Amino acid sequence: MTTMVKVAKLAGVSISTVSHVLNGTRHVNEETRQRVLKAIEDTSYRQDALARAMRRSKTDSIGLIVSDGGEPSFAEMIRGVEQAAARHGVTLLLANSAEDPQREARAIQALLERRVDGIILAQAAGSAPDALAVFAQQETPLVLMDRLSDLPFDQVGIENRQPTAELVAHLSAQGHQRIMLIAGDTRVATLRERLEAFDDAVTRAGLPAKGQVKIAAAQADVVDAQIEEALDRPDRPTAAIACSTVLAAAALRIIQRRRLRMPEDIAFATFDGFAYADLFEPRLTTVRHPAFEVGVTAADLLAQRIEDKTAAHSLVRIAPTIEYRGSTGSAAVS
Amino acid sequence: MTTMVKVAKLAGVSISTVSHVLNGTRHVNEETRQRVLKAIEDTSYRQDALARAMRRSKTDSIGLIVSDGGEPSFAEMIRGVEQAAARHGVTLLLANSAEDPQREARAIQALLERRVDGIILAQAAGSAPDALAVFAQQETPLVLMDRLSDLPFDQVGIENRQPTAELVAHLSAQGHQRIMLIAGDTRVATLRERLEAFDDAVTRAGLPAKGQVKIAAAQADVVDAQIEEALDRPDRPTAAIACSTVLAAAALRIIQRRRLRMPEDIAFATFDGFAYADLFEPRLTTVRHPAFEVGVTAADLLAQRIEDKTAAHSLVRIAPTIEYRGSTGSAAVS
DNA sequence: CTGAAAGCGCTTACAG
DNA sequence: CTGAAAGCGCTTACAG
Repeated sequence: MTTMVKVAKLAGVSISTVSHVLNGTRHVNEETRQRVLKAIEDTSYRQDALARAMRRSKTDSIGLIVSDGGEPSFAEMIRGVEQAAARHGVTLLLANSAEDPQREARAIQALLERRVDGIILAQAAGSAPDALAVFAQQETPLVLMDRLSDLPFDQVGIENRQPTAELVAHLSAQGHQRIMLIAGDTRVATLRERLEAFDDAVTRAGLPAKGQVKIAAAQADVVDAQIEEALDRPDRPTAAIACSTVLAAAALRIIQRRRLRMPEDIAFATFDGFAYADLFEPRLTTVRHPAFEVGVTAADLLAQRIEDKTAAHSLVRIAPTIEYRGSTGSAAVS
Repeated sequence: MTTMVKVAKLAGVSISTVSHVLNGTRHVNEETRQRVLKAIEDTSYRQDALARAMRRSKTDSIGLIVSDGGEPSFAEMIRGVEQAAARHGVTLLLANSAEDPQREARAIQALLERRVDGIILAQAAGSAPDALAVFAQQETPLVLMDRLSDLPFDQVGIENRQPTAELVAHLSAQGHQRIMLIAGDTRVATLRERLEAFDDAVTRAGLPAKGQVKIAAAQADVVDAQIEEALDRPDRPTAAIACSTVLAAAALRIIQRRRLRMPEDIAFATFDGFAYADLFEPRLTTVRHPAFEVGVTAADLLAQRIEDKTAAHSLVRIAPTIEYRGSTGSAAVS
């Protein structure tokens, strides 16, 4: 491994000069500069980011921990963070908790040991409330992304009340009286908010409280059983809203198995949606997660926070848009 | 930030002792050890991985660069690498090239500057042949994953000849005489191999060379146009094989638009397949990418190589399995 | 069983 | 316009 010493020797200068040429931190005689540049080239010298970071107490890197990098909306948030990170000139270290609080804790630990300048975190569903305690007594900034919390950190997530209300109003306007909301694991704030917004939305749409079905459970098989039970009732719901892609998949499997037609037998809408969604028949009415923008905002908030650690915390909510498709019997192309 | 000096002072020992307690590198009097441990606890000391790495010339971290982390098979490979990396006790730094050679080059640069102990790379499609030159004149080990090359590096990928042959034989046995192979961007070795295997497979299945359609093009719109042209011929193919998920999506869009029924009007099979594939109607015959295993193997090869830089290079090919479904008119449940 | 000290590869005042 | 030297936070022979 070539170091600055070798480069300096070859160019006949001190390592100070090499450093200053490398970083453009002070004027260097043009001829000398060229000599240094040539020596760097000839030795294929590559700066040691570790040594540099140690000296500067700044790594120019940030960490991103997501709960499932494979899900389309998280993949998209990652892209947003990547883009903004590149713009801010910092390297992104990516980690995956796979919804496992232990892996999340290990990832946080590893990133802090690597002295990243800040961390963006989409918490795992079952993450303990004090998992973030480490950030309270410590100066590394944290931005919460998508999975919000009550704790005093910068946060960016999605607006949940308005789209839930809009969806319910839309279904009600089509004549649906009984709607099933599939919220899944309501330890996740996003899902909990959608569940809470549902009650309000039902009232405001003038629908009876009775007959509405709310499904909230952490385990997939319990969710499945409750969906099946609801669809077997004589007064079964005629419309369903899935609060995530995974929940939508679960519901669609059951709907297919029972050979229910969409939207004739059951109208269907989902939050987030599928990759290659245009291949579905009928196409699904979807609350589009503004994932890229959420990612960009998370990285921007973090950059700001790294600049100024004393400013008040921000909470940013980004409004999703609803794409009405054939699965709710809308006029749009199916 | 607490350092070892503070811990040492508090425990009334030297920093040598703190270091040895931390790493278990030499015996320390039990009572002293407890005092050090308590001091670490009280100061919430956290080891500085940067300083440690610099001193040891080893970061206990590896880099992984994929060309598209959002695609299901890459997401799965990432999981495999993560699991094996954890087993080897190294931290994984993940990066995404998004099929962009420039971003790939920057990612390689950033990882090398961070002095990772090794890199696993799934090259971008358009990556220049000399993109890997940097690894030749340099000791950081490289393992090529999924996207193979002719260069002398450790590599792990998927077996392509056998599944292609098997698929063609299967379709031929069902009476199909004209098959369309959609290979897409054959700068990608995997796709090129499938294309090459197709000719052999056709011959061996006793099908006429004439009437077979091979589509190879880097741009999506060119691929689309060629698929459409082929399906418009009077002697159009009655079966199609898509060589990747993206290509399958393109073909399925066209098939849906023309209201061709699967498998009656056209039999269809794909490599890799979709997330939530069980929601497709009919379900698609799929060559299942052994992605998790490929990821695990890549990380294992890298760990070996880090141990021993002089051993001969390995080339591992993992055989996929084919899941026959309704889209090729098989007996299996549709 | 433990400590003092060199050194990993940089950046950055300080001095000229 | 340039160089000598301190120091970032560790690990690890060396010495006792």
